[in-house]
Amino acid sequence: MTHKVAFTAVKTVKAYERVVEQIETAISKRELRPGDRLPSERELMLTFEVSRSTIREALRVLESTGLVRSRPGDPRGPEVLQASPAILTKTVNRLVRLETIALSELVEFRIMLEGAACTLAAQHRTEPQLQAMRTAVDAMQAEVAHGPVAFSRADVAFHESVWAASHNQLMQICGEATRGALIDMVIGELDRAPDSQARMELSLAHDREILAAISAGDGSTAGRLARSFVIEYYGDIISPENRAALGNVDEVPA
Amino acid sequence: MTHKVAFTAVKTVKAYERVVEQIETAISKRELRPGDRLPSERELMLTFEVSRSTIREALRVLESTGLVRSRPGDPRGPEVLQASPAILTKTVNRLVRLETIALSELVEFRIMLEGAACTLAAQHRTEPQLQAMRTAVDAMQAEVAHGPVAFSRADVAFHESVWAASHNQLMQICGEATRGALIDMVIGELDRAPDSQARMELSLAHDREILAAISAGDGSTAGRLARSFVIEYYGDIISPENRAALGNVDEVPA
DNA sequence: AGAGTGTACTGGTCTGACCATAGTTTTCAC
DNA sequence: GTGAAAACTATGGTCAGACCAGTACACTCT
Repeated sequence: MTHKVAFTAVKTVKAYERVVEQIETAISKRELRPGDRLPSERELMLTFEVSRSTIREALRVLESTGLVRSRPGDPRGPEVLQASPAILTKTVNRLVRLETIALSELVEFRIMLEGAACTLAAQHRTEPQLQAMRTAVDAMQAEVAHGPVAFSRADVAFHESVWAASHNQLMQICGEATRGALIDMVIGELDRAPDSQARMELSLAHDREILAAISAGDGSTAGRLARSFVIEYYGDIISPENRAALGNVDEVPA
Repeated sequence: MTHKVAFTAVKTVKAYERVVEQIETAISKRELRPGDRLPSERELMLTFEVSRSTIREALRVLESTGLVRSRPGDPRGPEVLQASPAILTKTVNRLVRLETIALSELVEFRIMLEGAACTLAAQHRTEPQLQAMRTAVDAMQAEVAHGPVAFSRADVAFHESVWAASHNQLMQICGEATRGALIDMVIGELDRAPDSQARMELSLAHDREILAAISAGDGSTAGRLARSFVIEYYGDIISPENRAALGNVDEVPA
């Protein structure tokens, strides 16, 4: 009857992988909590019965995942870290940069993201966050006089406050990643703009409109405005037909 | 005048980190492309002038980020991999499990993504892609008889064809990552559903509606439908107020 | 009690070795 | 000549043992 025995495929699991796995599950089971200390490498090699190289390789991958941090000389051992979305940002960034992604795609994605973020912000925003957005806009107003660079910095700050108000970390991460990638790809375009004064005024007016919609809790309008403004900003990059289609998504009545 | 010299903070950079950095930038600069082989560990330790342990630790972090893969015994050396969203999925998963990211956030993000993907698909879809979507829906129809598991597989296939029609790789990457994470989180829920027959019929009807909107080029409707269906599907997870707000985004006339 | 010194142990790195394995080459039989 | 089998070679995985610079903590000495 041996033919009825259900054998299962075997894959050789490397030693350091099993060490990683055990520590990882210990962390996700809350047996190890942020701030806790792992035993020293020399202790770990005894408990896992492997060599120190193996332990170190395991710690390196745990470290690159952001789960632990080793500091030389610390007698308390490696520290278990608080999980943070920061590691996601790096990954998304690399993916964006690595994938052969057309600039138009990036812009398109950014448009959708920006719209969604504003929509969510209009629904989730709290009073202090509204206040933060208002002061951010006021700061932009003040920076108009100091040139495009300072203004752009204030602009970014405003948008960040909007992203924060969306109360969605995934959205924020993607927003951050796409913004970084976009800046990298269109670097230097800012100063090139001849009518910087007019552009600043326009941006300011746009952001005021968005803020009003968010403040009113009108997610639909906020999203639509954001989309059309991003389209305007990066208009040269995407084709005219897309420009029309993406911008008017919400204007077509259901 | 030494006090005017601008010194800059020094942080000790570990050797393996610099190895990682160099290989990483080589990959992101396309000097190393997917499928290429890295030199063997013993060669690397000569070119970087470090010990093999250091090289190995560097390779472990590169491997954990999905950039390379080492296979024992392969004389061609470690392989440079194609960047893949799989690593993103794993990271998102862990963050959700560690409650750094709320499940509701993930669902919310998914809703926005799905809607955006359908909107884009309605605008960018080509005729062959429409055909692929139609056959995918037909396949779903056929799988209804074979139970929820087979049906769900067909369902996923349909949605993948929609994502593909969006012609936006970033959207696809994020979609894949979130889908993977969501599936992992709600695994087993499928069979639990008592009225699986009715649910399948409903899903099928929903997908038919979406397909119709995409086919008609109506991005607004396609997006709205997709959002409301995802909300329906994962309805238990998000709070009632969000359910209403997110679903009706496009129904509020501008 | 506080400031400075010691010290024990940490992580980072190196050397050198062994094993099983996978790709390649060579051999050998037909 | 050709195909399969055996031998070879370099690879990654793992181990043991060593050295160094640095940190936290205890222990001085005032």
